[in-house]
Amino acid sequence: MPYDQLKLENQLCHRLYMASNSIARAYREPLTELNITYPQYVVMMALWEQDEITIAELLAKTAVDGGAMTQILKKMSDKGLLEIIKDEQDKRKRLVQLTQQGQALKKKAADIPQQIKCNFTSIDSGQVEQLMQLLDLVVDDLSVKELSVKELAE
Amino acid sequence: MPYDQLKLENQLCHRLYMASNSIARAYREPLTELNITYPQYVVMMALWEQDEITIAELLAKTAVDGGAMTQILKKMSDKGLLEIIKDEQDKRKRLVQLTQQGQALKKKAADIPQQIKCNFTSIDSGQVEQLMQLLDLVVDDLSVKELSVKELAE
DNA sequence: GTTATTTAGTTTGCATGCAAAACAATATAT
DNA sequence: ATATATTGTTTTGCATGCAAACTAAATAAC
Repeated sequence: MPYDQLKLENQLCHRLYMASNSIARAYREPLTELNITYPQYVVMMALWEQDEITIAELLAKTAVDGGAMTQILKKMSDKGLLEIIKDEQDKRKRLVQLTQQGQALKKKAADIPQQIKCNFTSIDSGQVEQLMQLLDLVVDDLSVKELSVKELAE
Repeated sequence: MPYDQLKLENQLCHRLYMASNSIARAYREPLTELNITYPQYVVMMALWEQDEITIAELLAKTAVDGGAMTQILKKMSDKGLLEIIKDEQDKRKRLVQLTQQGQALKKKAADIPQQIKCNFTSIDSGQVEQLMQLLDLVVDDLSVKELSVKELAE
């Protein structure tokens, strides 16, 4: 079986692809009620944890793409959920700040993760925990790799 | 801590989001040498396993979005990797068939999964296996949910 | 103290992912 | 037999993800 590693069935990557899409799809419906998308929700969660941070910090915390972040913040600003203010100390930087409306949304959003988890009838919370730990290892391994590739390019 | 479930750190979904993006990014570089993208690679892998299947079967096997599949197949057909032929029995259906070139690409592609796995220094193959099993459970739970939502809508 | 380099963000062009609408062809119902 | 429903695929419009090019501002070099 020289090509077994090419079977989709044997591929971690394809599993992640399907799982990530499935979950994002599951979030879609509850989030439409808040009038935001999943990446926008990720940005909101980051800001609910810590408000008034720079865009760079938001990028690091959310792992949302930088190019996309600009548009996302603009849309959310248009919706009145947040404001983008200039950093007077360092004029390159911008600070993102929740509006009252943005802060208020937290209450409505609080129940959504639990709603999603209700669909997990085949795995218990211990397994979810385990899954998250394994995923962290994968992400760490790959981010180290990306760094070393970049370093090699220098 | 009434809002702990809103912290990104505690969210399986955000882990999946990051892990899936990380892995797709890792595949990007080796795949550019084959001149295909990750979803295109998924389609190729499906066809290397079983050639001359309908688009619907390809959709089921790959979990690629239907709307995207049309464009993906068109591009791959333009590259000469496959052909889309009509099913004479049922004219609604279309069959996807690899060209010689598409079949030949299998050799070059065979090593890529192993290349990616080389980056996983923090997890062993047993943990990869475990991860895949847990992800399968998540996907199954969510697909059942999507079906029942559809059924409710009737 | 100019110039080179780095840092923070934005813009651009391309490739999906997704829901919903549109279409064509087949299967069903009456 | 014909209207209706269903199936297989495509199209459309919007929202990212990503690499690469680009701008502005701060730092480092010299």
